[in-house]
Amino acid sequence: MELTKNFQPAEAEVKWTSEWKKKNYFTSRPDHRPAYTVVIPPPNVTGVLHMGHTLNETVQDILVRKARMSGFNACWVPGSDHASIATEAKVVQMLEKEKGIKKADLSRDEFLGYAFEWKEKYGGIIYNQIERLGCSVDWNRVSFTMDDHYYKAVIQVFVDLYKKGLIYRGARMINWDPAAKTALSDEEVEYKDIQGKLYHVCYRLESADGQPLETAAGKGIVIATQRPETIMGDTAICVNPNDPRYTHLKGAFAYVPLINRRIPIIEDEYVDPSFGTGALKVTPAHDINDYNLGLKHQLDVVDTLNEDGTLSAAAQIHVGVDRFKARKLVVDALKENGQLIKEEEYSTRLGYSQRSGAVVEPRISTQWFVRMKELAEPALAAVVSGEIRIHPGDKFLATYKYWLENVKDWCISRQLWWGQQIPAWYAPDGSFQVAATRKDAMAAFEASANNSALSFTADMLKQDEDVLDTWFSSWLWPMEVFNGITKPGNEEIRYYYPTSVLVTGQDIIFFWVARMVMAGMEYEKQIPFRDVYFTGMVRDKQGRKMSKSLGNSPDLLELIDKYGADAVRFGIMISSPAGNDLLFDEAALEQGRNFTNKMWNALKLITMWKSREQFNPDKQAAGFASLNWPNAWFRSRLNQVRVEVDQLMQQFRLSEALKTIYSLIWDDYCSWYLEWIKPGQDEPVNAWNLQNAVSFYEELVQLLHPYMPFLTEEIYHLLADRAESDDLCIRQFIPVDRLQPAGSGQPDAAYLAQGELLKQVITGIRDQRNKAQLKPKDIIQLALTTADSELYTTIQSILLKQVNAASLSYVADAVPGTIAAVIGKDRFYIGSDKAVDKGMQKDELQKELLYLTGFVASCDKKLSNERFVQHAKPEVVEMEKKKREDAIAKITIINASLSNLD
RNA sequence: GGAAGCAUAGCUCAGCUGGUUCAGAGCAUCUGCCUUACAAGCAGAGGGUCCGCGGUUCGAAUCCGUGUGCUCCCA
Repeated sequence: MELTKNFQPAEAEVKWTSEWKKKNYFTSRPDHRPAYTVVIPPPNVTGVLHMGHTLNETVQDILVRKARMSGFNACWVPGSDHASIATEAKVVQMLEKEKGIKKADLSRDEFLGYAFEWKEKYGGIIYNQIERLGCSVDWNRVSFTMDDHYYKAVIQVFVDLYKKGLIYRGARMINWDPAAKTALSDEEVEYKDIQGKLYHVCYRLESADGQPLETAAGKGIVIATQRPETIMGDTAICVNPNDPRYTHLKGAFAYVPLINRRIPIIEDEYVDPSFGTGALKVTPAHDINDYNLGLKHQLDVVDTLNEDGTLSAAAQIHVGVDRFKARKLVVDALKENGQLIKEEEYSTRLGYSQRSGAVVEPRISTQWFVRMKELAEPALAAVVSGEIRIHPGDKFLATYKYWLENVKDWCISRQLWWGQQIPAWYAPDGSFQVAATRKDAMAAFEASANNSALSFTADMLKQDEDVLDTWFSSWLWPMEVFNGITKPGNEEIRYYYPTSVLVTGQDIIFFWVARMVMAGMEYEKQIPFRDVYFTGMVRDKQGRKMSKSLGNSPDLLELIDKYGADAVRFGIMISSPAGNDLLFDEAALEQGRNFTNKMWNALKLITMWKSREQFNPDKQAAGFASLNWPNAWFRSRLNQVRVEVDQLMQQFRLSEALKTIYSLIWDDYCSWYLEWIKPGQDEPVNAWNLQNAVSFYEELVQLLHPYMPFLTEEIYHLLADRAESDDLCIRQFIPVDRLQPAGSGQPDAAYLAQGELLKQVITGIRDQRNKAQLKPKDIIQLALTTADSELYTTIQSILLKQVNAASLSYVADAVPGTIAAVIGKDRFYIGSDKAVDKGMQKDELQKELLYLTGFVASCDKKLSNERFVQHAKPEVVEMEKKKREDAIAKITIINASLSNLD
């Protein structure tokens, strides 16, 4: 069979995706094996995978495939999140743009109809992307946070927590998103530093008995505010009682500009006299600090804003005008009547809605909350005790702890339609019951009515209009994907829970990770996952965040088309140290593609050898040890790397494990081993070597398979004819404690040391050849002075071939007219027909000599330092002596070579 | 304003309990090669005040303090 010039990723991807699917390799059912469970962090149902997802999914796939090949029953659950606000915003936008329909004109059911339609249409995109990337998820287990059973689970948990007193309803100051017209949790607000303005506004004063008052500053009292449009909501002016400028204002009143409403002057030490003018306007409806101050001093609350951010009737002026427009109008009016004293530049922080980007408005509103303190304690303990391990450790542990120790109640109601509707039912009189169904709610009303007849019937009950925060459903994810809430204790939840590892971005540590631990501890009495692996942010080459507006976020499918899925996976993993941000650079994908090509070519070479004449060496023959040496060496090297990679992967150092495998394949296997066993031009292929080369390659592609599944599966099948069920993705690793040693004559370590020597000698001689400007085709003669000629007997033939030497002779003294090379403790003399440039050689040797004498001097200095000899560990001192002796030996050799050159 | 993390080759990073696995890897660069698997390649090479300063120690990239610069979380 003729192999193509390069690896063709597209074909292999299509072929193996369908083959694996057909054979149900990724389908998992409980059985006798230990489970390795991973639940995917559900992406937004109508979203697309960005590079952050790509990194996450690749990491998960590597872990899952590795586990599947290591005796585990691997189960990776795919799914998506209904993403309440984000999806609803998109649907609203679509309806207005494409159909000219306003949400306000639709009934709840009509709107949900459109939303589900939208989900059906776009919900498949991410699944397709996950598949294209090669993720070995169990497609029979696709879960969605709005599935029927999932919906029920969320409602059930809400009712349960309410009954336990962990959910309550109340009026609180919350974060309001005027664009999405919904409440937000504290975590959904992002703060940005902006350049704003501070306006100094003068309020007219009046004493308790109605006389005009003045301050040192002039006619009235001057306050500084960033939000002049809220002055109509002022219900007091507050000064510090210890501020001498204002002591005479005790009991006095001020008039709100423009609307002339009289408000009291109050005193509180909360006010910082050094900030602004030392006087503060108090607007309890529109600032959290003012709200608290208002509670303390029992001030009125005047809410001057509507839910969409326009001014309300309570503002009296500019009613219906947007808050930012109103700000300008108010400023203009104040300027006109002289009450605006000055404006100054001021840098401050503003809260923005994570979803809509609108400036968040602090607002008092009746919402549902989860009491977090009680839930947080076990979640904190699980991590502090080490039951859950966070990777990388110290970096995120502190953040996690801090948040849980200072956790605030969680506002879970959202004024949206897309999501689980809050199961609270209101009677006409405004009283309510929390229950899963209308029927249950009615029963609850009846039970609480003390036998007296109710004045209303079940159909008169009105369900709460609001839905629950998306995260209130996601926090059940590791449980309810196995029906752990709706069918507690079922076979699957018992088998698959707790999951093995959670892989996610560090940005959702509060939103999701901590809350899943809380929910898991509450409902399964067990942690939801043993390890948490936090990936870093994916940024562009210049370190900027990937964003749509910058246009620096590449399209995943385009990248896969261009480089192949394996190369994309390689590229993103090779540059991805755990927990650190990753600077995404297409050059890394190119490196990945080059790697696939390299491996493809190794396959081609082996395939070619198969068709050549073969013979089997006599394993008893005298020369066999030498002939078999490369096989024994590579076996040792492979064993060594297997152990290393296993350790690295256990520590979640996936990037380093990949680097190690990459170098093993490219350098040790292709550049050294294959060259070492490569037959000469007209020589037949040695069947024993070929057999080894093939089985080594099988092991190599197996080792690499979790990272680059398509290429490796393809090569595995092209290396040999395989039985129907013999596929790489399920081939089991030989456990590292049961690896076969190289076994022919000497221990692995001896082969490895000999291999290092051989590499060093080859490289050293090639270097000298290069420096002497010998062409690759120029044949040389080698002479060698060594104390240990035995070491060279088995590797001699390889050495000759690798440096294009015709002969090797062992000599006691320098050979005149040759180039000398000192490698390790041995001296090589390179003879050739070409003239030797003595001058250059001399320079080289002299440079080396200079370095070595300096080195010996530093050793001497150390060794003559009594405190060193006394204090340092004996082995360190010994080492120092040995280093010195080695260097002196080398100096002797170099001196001999130098005199030889004269 | 508080907390945490980072600073090592041109770039991205490794470097565990201080000492030959201590100054490393990959990419990029330079030189020579179209050598029958591979130019998406082969063979070699060069490149660093381990951010500055101070301390502990026989010995510091590594430990401690401090300054500077960046990142990120919280208010």
